[in-house]
Amino acid sequence: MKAVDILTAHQLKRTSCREGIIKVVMQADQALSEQEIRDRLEGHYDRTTFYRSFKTLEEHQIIHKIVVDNQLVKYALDNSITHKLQHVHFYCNSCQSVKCLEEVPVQDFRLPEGFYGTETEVLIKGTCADCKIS
Amino acid sequence: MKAVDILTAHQLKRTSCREGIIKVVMQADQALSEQEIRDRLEGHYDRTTFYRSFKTLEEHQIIHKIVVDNQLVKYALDNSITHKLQHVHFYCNSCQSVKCLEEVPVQDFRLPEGFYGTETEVLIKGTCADCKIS
DNA sequence: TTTATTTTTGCAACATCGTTGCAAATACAT
DNA sequence: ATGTATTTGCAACGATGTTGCAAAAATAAA
Repeated sequence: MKAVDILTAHQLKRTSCREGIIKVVMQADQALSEQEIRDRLEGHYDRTTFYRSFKTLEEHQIIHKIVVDNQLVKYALDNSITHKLQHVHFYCNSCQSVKCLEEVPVQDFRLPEGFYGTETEVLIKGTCADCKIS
Repeated sequence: MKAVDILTAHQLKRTSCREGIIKVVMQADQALSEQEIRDRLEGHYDRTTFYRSFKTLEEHQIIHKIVVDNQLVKYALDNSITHKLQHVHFYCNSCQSVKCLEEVPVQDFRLPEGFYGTETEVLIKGTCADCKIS
């Protein structure tokens, strides 16, 4: 699926900033920070435009945000685009990368009486395969 | 266990700010925001002092921080104090409360080859028992 | 293709969260 | 009581994200 098609499917105007962000995020094999996305883009965009684009893309569930320790913010393509299930996020303490572990499903937690969960976020921290000492 | 004892056990100086924060967090049945903690405290403290106190108490694993959507920050007593296992955090979309579900253990996720996890954070969003329509 | 309408962009200003340097105040060991 | 190390409060700063508004761009209509 092409970036433009995703935009039109969501009835969003085709702007180079939005299109660029989607392209970059689609190509990445891991979640990217605002700066990393900016570096991979062609043109230059104002910070405001960036944030607004992210917000719009998030609202339309085209990308999703992953936050580590309330500080590091990364973005990745959303499940609804990749057709994957709810998954686990992995943060590597060594290389600071964030990866979506699509193959690791999130269990159904049995909650106490009266609690009803609709969404579950799982972030595992440790050492990723690339940083493993072999 | 008293707040003062916790401080001395960690070889931390007994300051009214630290002692107050611990007392407040111990009494709470749910995680509290910076503002909520401030409101429950006797004296007034500078924002800087607050952040430094939180940081110190976190570093010594006396309290832990829970972050929802990279925006809402709440604090709760740490497991090492309550002698409880790693647990699930629950955010209520209705009353915006954050509760530590001590009775819900975090499963061991089976990670892909090469990944080693050391810490797992689970945040479930939904409706809490207090907001349940009964 | 040109025109009209709606949405998006860039800029400036602002709000919030959290940190740092430093002098004054406090804790606590002697 | 006194001295030393730590902590506090203040001011300034940095990073992240938002808002209002005029100019620019995208799309629909003529």
